[in-house]
Amino acid sequence: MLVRFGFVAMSALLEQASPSKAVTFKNYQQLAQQDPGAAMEKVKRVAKGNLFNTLRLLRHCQANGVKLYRFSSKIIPLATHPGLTGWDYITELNLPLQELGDFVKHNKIRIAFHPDHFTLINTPREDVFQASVADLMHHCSLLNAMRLDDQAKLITHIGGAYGNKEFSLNKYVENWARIPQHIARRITLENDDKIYTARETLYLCQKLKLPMVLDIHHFACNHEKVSHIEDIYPGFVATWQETGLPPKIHVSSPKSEADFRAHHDYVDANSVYKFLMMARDFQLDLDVMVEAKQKDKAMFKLVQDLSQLPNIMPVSEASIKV
DNA sequence: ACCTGTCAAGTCTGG
DNA sequence: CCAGACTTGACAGGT
Repeated sequence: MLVRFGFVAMSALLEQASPSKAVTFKNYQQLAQQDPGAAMEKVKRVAKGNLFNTLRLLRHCQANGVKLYRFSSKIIPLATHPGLTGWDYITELNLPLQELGDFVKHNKIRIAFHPDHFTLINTPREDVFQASVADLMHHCSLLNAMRLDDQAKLITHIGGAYGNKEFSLNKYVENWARIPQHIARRITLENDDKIYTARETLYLCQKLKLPMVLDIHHFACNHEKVSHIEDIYPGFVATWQETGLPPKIHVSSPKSEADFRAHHDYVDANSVYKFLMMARDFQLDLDVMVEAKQKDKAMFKLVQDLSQLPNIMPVSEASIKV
């Protein structure tokens, strides 16, 4: 089976290529006080820089055989901030957005966004829910402007427990019905490291017919005593069946025993290897997102480390056959 | 050039 | 019930 690897947002190898440069609202306000035009110009300049660097990062991916990439959610500074109403960044930035989309499509790169964890579909608060829908809408609008189809996904977590997980899982289902269709078609659910386990995430994915992203580090942090990843795996891969996409997992390693949930600079190849040997029985292609501090550098190292192990054949700098 | 505190957003925890 | 932690890259303001 073919296993492809990718990385998140920034590169540790490409210099001066941040796709997440920011303008803080505080700074925006300070500038706007003196010259409102200049404040807006700064936001636009930073947004254009982020889009330009994202294109550089995609070229870097293409040059190195990387077919999986996650856009930075901070690509447009202050995009959904209530203090900047009426900024039509989709129209304004249409050209660079289309350029990104063209590059992605031409090179068949699998793209995703991971909206921040302020985006909470199962919140009991209506204002938080509305802000979350606006944020999801924002991410969708960017993908639409790039003319990327529903295979470009938004990866989200289930949300908070709010003191009662069962109630809050039901709240998710209830609120799910209020998510606009064109957004819903892009959403995938990922198990988290503290609250919702892989088993609970799979339950919700099956119920709502959503693809599931399986994070194996989160699984190690947070799972039922009796739960094994090999029991989750068949159900997890089945959630991707109708999408035309390979199932996707996230990998990372604990920073330390004491700080187990935090991400290490690199990924321990043995833990990924163990998983791949289990997955091998299913003979299904797999996409692996590396979430490590050293970003693409950690991803290339992981592929190299795996290639030393039995039953692994390197295919490119960023993919292997198992 | 480098260091420290701060940043739009929500939720959970520990006191 | 409220302050602080959580997490992250990057800015702002200081030396």
